Amino acid sequence: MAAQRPLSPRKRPTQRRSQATVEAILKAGARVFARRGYAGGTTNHIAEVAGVSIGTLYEYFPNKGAILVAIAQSQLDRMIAEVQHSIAEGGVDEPLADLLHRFVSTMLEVHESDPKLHRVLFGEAPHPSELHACVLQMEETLAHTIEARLSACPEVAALDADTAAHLVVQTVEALTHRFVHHGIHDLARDAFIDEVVALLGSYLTRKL
Amino acid sequence: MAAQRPLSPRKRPTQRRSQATVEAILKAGARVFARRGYAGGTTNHIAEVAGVSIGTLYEYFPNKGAILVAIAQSQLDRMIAEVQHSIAEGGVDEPLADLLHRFVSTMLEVHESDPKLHRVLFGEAPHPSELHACVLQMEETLAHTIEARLSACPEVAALDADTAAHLVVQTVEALTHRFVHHGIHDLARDAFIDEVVALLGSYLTRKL
Amino acid sequence: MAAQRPLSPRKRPTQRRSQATVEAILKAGARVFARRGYAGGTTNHIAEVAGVSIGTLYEYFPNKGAILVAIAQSQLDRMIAEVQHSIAEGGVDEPLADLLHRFVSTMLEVHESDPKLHRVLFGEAPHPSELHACVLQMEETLAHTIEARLSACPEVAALDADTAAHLVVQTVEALTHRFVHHGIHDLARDAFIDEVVALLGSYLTRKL
Amino acid sequence: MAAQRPLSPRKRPTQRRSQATVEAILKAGARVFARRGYAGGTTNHIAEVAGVSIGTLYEYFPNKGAILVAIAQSQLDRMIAEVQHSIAEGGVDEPLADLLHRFVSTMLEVHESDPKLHRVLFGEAPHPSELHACVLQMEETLAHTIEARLSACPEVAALDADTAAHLVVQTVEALTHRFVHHGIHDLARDAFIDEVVALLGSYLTRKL
DNA sequence: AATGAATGAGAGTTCATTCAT
DNA sequence: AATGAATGAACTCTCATTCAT
Repeated sequence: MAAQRPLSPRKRPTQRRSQATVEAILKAGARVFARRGYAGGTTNHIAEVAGVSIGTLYEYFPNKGAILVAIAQSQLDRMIAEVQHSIAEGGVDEPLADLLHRFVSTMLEVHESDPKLHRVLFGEAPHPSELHACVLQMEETLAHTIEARLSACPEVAALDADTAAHLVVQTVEALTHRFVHHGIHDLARDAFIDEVVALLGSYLTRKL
Repeated sequence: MAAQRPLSPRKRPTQRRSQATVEAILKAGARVFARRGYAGGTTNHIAEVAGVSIGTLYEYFPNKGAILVAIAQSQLDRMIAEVQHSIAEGGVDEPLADLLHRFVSTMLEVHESDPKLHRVLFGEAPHPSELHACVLQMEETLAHTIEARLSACPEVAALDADTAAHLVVQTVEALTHRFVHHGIHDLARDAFIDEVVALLGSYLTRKL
Repeated sequence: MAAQRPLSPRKRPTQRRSQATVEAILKAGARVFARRGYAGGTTNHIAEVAGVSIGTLYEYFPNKGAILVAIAQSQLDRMIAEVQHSIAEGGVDEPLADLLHRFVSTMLEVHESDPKLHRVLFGEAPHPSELHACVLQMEETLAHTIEARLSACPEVAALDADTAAHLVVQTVEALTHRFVHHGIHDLARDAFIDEVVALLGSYLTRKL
Repeated sequence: MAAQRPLSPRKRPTQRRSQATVEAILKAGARVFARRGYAGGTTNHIAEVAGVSIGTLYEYFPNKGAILVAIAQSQLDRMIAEVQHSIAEGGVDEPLADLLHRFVSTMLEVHESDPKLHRVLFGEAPHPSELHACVLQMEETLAHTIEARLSACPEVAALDADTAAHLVVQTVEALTHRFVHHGIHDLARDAFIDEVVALLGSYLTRKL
């Protein structure tokens, strides 16, 4: 195990060339980790794929974990952005089912965009604890977004909107992850979405 | 990365002594993996904790992965047994909520019994594909059990009982796992169970 | 910089084969360090010279520093033994000059036995702090030995025998080291010994 | 190990700015080497502390060793200057003990001025051979100075003044170095000086 | 005169696995 | 049935140095 070091990038790449280098490394890292897993993906391999010397890689990232964290962070940012964008799309008086459908679909799309990488980033362990914190924070952000939207929905009758929102996010996160990686029963993609929408819809609109 | 090899134990430990040796190794493996993760747990360390030489360990297990699989298998077997036992407990005319409550509680207990080990076995990757298959099969078994019980429940109105059962199992699996490892919102244990029961209950009894 | 680890050997080599292996490693280490210095001598090189795989080397020594310390320890032990033996040789009523002569000669011989190695062990830095402690302790031991002998010498008139003994040891240590490594003036070996004997003799027998 | 290259500075810094740059590098080098040793002090770190880019550093020094040598040279020059100044202070008919006392004190002061740096410069190895030569030459210079002064001293009765002077210098060098770095016995500073003075005084004034 | 991004050989170390005993 | 000494490929990471700008 390497000594604990800050996992934030070492240098701020100020020059144009450095910018490109950093991006090449991250892109290469994503590919290498996706293909071979975190433990199996070596820094030398990443450097090679990035077309950069190993020394250069370590110029910008203090260690292997920092590369992973940087990749994960950008994935999470993208995830949040897409979900927020997707949720904002519908009108205010849109039926709950449509809203949920869009939410689940978007989450599914995000997971599908690079399943292997996703599995490594969020399914593997052990990981730098930074990564874990990022994920938790993402879920928190998503829960807030969802809660705000649900509270504007007349159909929804939750005693504790906060808790409900968190449960919804966790459930969607977990089920889409599983669906993408090993399927659920023999459910087709659309059927899966419908089923999850039914699960969440009946929960959120249940008689108390 | 080791070459692919059969992951089943090498010898059938027919004799008493061998039995004990194998068990010692599995127990040691569980402890070591729980404490240090899969990658961090070395076979030499396992052998040492088991009070056995490294040579003996390889006499019974062809490689590191096989130890993990064996440990996982026994955990999964226990899981299935406990759930089946727990589900069988209630009477036939028992309310759905009570049944679900018992199911969720049992799953939670199983996850709580050794969270660290559980995380390594079912949260970490990469793992021998055998392990993955075992987990899928366990979920299948659980789904069957649940389905059988639900079909006897008058409240339940599912179009596709099979799919519903799978979704229920997946959801409970995923949510209890998450709850044990990093909590969900700030939900207390009991509140968590109630919430999951509500989620599943409203889904299973929804008006179609 | 490697993380701090115990520098004592890892395994007690109980079997005959291991004994030989450890000795081969120490011998190879002595040669390699002597030839290339501590920093320049690599563990891989030592293993190669020892005719042993790098893994085997690390089976017995937790890191490079431990090899150095082990080599140094044995050198120091030899040093102490030779000096004690040499000092014990003379009769009780032996003239001081003869005693000193033997002491200086012996120290010189020890330093001459493998000057390059000696320089690395006791002239280089930075070194594991263990090594420093060993050297200090050796000097302490030598000082005690010398003091005991000097106190039996009627010619010696020291106010503080303890201090005098330490100064004598330090001086001989330092001057022989320097003489061996870059000579002092153009002094021939014998002349050097005589001069040091004169230095110490006049000091120990001075009128107070 | 770097290829052997000339260790003298690359450019003559004729301009003011260059002067300042060189001095900044030397000062930074002194600090960095003192703090982290020679091997542990990196050229990048030195450049950073000097507030200069690594490229600029290599504009003035062909390699790491050259920086060390330059630092050492200036220390040695200072050493010689201080000793010469100190020796010249006393009157011609001053007692030998006073002269020696001043000499030892001055050497001690010089060693004490920056012990860490001193240890790195003159205690560590391996070093560029240039450095070794510088040290030898310094000792030669010091020996000449001492010899000249001693030959004017009626108390001194050395057969070979040259040799005696060298031995004196070597002894003082070695003992003050040791005293500063790990003490000698439990001798206080003053007591140490007195003892060394006694050692040298009795040697220089001994009956032949 | 100065920069700093890039280099890459090579360092120390680990650990799953083998096989002679 | 059991041992444990030995293996060595492969890992992460460092740092003196270069050279295009």
